[in-house]
Amino acid sequence: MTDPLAPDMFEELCPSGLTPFRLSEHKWSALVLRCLKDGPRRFSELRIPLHRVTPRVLTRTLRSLERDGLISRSAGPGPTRVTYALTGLGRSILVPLAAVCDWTAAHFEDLIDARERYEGAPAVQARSVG
Amino acid sequence: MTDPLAPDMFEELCPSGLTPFRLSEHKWSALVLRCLKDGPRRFSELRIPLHRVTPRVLTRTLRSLERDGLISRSAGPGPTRVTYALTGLGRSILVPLAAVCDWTAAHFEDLIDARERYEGAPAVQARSVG
DNA sequence: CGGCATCCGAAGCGATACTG
DNA sequence: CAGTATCGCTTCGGATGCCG
Repeated sequence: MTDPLAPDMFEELCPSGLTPFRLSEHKWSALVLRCLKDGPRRFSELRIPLHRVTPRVLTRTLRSLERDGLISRSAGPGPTRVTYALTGLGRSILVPLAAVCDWTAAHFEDLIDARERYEGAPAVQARSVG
Repeated sequence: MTDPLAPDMFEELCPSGLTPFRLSEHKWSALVLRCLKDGPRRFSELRIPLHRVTPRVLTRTLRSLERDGLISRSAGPGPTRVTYALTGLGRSILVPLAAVCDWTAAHFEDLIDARERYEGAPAVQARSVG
């Protein structure tokens, strides 16, 4: 029907052994990045839009983003002066991220409809048309 | 420093209670979608670029994509005639997906460098600059 | 305020083995 | 060929509690 799959199909998405593409391992990473688009934010401030996510989860998400160079952590004097901000790299990912978000918004109804249709569909074993 | 975070920041990425944005729950979803861009593929054919992923994992990935209306499953007569193909919805997501893939390719070195720098950096407790 | 320690349950990945 | 069944392992997410 079509040409065989190219052997480099894997490298295309997972260059040099990077984890296969998922945008992120962490549930909240994309949202955190978007929350930082207007400037630095504090730890407790970031918890709000994340539905009061527990500190443990937010900490691990932030460490992961920091490890990949997408955000930076700044701790000033005093206990209330820790802020997180986008790096240049982190800012650059907002563009493709927005493309995916726009897609989700545009096709949201389609996704919901597909799920509802799938729930009411016959099971896998009975789906053969042969 | 900046305006308070908008309360609808969550809805922006996770409309109506959808799982917080991760592009997919499944590790291989994005790669499967791209493997189907040139036409329908068979089950065993899809396993190749996924590093010989086990059938169980591939099955769940395909069911998930089918549930969301991104791919369709066709079973013809005979045991070797099951194919998977992109739906119109699935084809439409290739565009924003490509944007993210291009970003990864363009900033791959930055990501690797950041991780290496992070590994050699002092631990969290010692990173205060105050 | 900005975390960390501990515990728990759920989910995903992967290997092995088996089936129509 | 295209899956399913079972298992073990790891990771994530969330709750609770404590600390400087």
